[in-house]
Amino acid sequence: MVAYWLMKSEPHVYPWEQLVEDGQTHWDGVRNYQARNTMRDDMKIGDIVLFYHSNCKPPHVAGIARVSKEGYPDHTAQDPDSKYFDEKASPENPRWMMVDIEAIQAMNEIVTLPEMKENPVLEGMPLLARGQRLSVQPVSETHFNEVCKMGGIQ
DNA sequence: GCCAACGTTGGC
DNA sequence: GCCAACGTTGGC
Repeated sequence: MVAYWLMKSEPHVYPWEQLVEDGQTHWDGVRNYQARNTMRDDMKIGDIVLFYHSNCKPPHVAGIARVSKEGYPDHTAQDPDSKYFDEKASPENPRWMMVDIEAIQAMNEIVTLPEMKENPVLEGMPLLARGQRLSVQPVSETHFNEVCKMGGIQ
């Protein structure tokens, strides 16, 4: 059973293009418990990820990726030089977790937030809920397929 | 355990 | 740059 997820990244921090160039990356820096729990408990190898660019104009889904490594400690929490350093993290209690993802395919056309809001098929999608801020969140198969369709792939 | 103050997210 | 929504912190 493949599950679908959406992960947010600000393009000036880590853009989709960088993931394509890197092929694969570790998703460090998540410092929200709900998002951490999702990565630690729920995301499995082979699960599919919508890669979403937030904090840009317009916000949009840029491509799809795949989980290539399941939850493990986010080492940046234990690195005093990292901006994601957390003094409460330790080898015994890493506190923050991450997964690895690999790029699969870019959208033929980016799927923008305004477009998604207008699409009735996407009604109920967590991303579109008022005030939601989760950087890692679930996506239903129906919603995933519709976003791909809007992006001109699959 | 409550809740006010504060910090962050992220669309607009 | 603004600000609404939400999460976290910490005093009590």
